[in-house]
Amino acid sequence: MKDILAQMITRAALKAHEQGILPSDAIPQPSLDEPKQESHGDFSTNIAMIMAKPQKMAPRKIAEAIVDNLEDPENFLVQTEIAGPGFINFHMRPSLWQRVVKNVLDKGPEFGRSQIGAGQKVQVEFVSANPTGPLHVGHGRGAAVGDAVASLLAMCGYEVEREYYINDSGRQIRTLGLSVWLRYCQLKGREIDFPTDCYQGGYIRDLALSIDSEKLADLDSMAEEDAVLWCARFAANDILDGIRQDLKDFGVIHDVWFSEQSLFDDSSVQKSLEFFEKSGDIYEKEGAKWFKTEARGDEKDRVVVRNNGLTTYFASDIAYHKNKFDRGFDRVIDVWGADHHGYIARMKAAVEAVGRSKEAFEVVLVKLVNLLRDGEPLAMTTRGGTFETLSDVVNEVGADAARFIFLSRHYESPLDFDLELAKKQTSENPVWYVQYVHARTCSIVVKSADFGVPLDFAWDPDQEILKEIEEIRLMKALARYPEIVENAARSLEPHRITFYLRELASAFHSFYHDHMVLKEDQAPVLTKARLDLVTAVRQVIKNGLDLLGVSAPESM
RNA sequence: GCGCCCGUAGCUCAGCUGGAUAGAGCAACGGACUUCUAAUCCGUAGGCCGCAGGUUCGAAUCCUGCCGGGCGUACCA
Repeated sequence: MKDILAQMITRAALKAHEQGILPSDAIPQPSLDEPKQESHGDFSTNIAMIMAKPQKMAPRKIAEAIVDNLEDPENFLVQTEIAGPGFINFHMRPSLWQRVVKNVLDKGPEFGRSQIGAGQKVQVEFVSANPTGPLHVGHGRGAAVGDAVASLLAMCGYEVEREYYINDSGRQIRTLGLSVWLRYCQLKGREIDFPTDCYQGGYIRDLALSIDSEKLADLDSMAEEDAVLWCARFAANDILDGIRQDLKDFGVIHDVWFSEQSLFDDSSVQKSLEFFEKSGDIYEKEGAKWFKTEARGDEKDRVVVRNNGLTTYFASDIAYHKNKFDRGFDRVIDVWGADHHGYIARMKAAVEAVGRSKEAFEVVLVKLVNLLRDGEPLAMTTRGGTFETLSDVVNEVGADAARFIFLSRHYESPLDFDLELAKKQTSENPVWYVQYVHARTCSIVVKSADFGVPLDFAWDPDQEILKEIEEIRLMKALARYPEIVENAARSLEPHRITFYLRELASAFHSFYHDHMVLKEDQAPVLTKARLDLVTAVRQVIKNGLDLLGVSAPESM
């Protein structure tokens, strides 16, 4: 509808120019807003104000020229007015909104799909927690955000792949093995001071215990170093299995699990180091090898090979991101915890060195989650081993509530997650509010099957049938959905869907409260039109919740 | 010190990349069930958009400088 209006405005402006009213032929693309105030019409444009300078005319004069030349053969407009400093407000024929109902029903799950991605390949890498311990709530937020961002992009015509990067190489894995090994030795009765730089969580002891009780390996007869390595592999696999299970329970599925170790095994890291040494991006200083990131916008150059010969994390990350682009992705999006934000500049520099633009690589930084219970903060230190795991939270409040709450804020603002509130089945808990709409609409649709009056006929959307203000507001909300999805995808901000769903839900509840759908003593055509409206609402709520990875229950 | 993020109603946050009288949820107060689910709805109240300048027809939004908070700043992972 906006497109049609924009065309009408452009045509009117050109006509005014031909008549000599507007001196310049520079007509910008009109942008149409939906005014906050309903009295300002359904749409408004600021084009007259924008044109004031190039046209050297007063905005209101320009607006007049445009309005006078508007052609509206199909009677889309019931009223057009010039307001304020030069806004043009358009009041649409109310029945026009009815078209959206048909449109939603025709498209079904596809309503909201667009092609702005034009088939570009994009990879979203998220969670990627080290397999040294179970996922905690912060990872959960990252999982919800990454998954929703991926879904949004897929809905907008991108070819999307979800990936998990497994940090299964290097020192922290060895530390993991050592931690398990030492706990194992303790279980065997040896007196050992457990080092503070080892993993303290209770799951380490559980792992050691299971090795012993299930006789998984004869560690006692191994050389200590072999035993540690064995423990490392065993523990990492076991923990990774747990992570996979946690994600599955949370409804998140990655297409690819990419191993860091594999980059060493196939010498990708080595090759990329050699490549950049040749290209001059890597140089030696003080016995270490440095990557020239400062010249590409970082604060300073970064070490990739330490003077002890070991590569840094950054070295494998360079190889990894080179690998991503080699796989043909046009865009690469990493979802990181906010504590890694110091890493962005060097990574962008590396991507540029690989020969891609910095814009092809984006980082979504997810801020931390403060876990609360009845308003009181819960301590989440790994050291004490008392942190709340994702699975604890999911078991307590359910995956739906957790995901919805994780997506209820911009990901860059810290999130307070109150476990008690998430469990409440009241209006304080937004996920219920939205899901309830779906349940209510389903209930109406089910009941309509037994309704006394036959409803299997079509109604003419050009006749004004749905004219109550609550109906119009509801239809306008439906019509907004595709653009919301598009903007959310463009800005990688799934919380916009969450906010939208609350608005749509609110519009529905108001409608529901004031108007019966299945009512005996009302014109069947109105009943049918309302039933279609309700069915369309159900569809859009479902589509939106799908994007967020939240279920849409048929009854509650 | 330097870099990034943030400062909007009592609380938690939106604000569509510059628009009209700044919004929503919760909390508070007052109403609404003979109705397809009251897990709902309607109304009231609540504001120097951190402060001060600048850019322009127009600023919560863009720029600069302060004030206040969070995070980062390893030859760690």
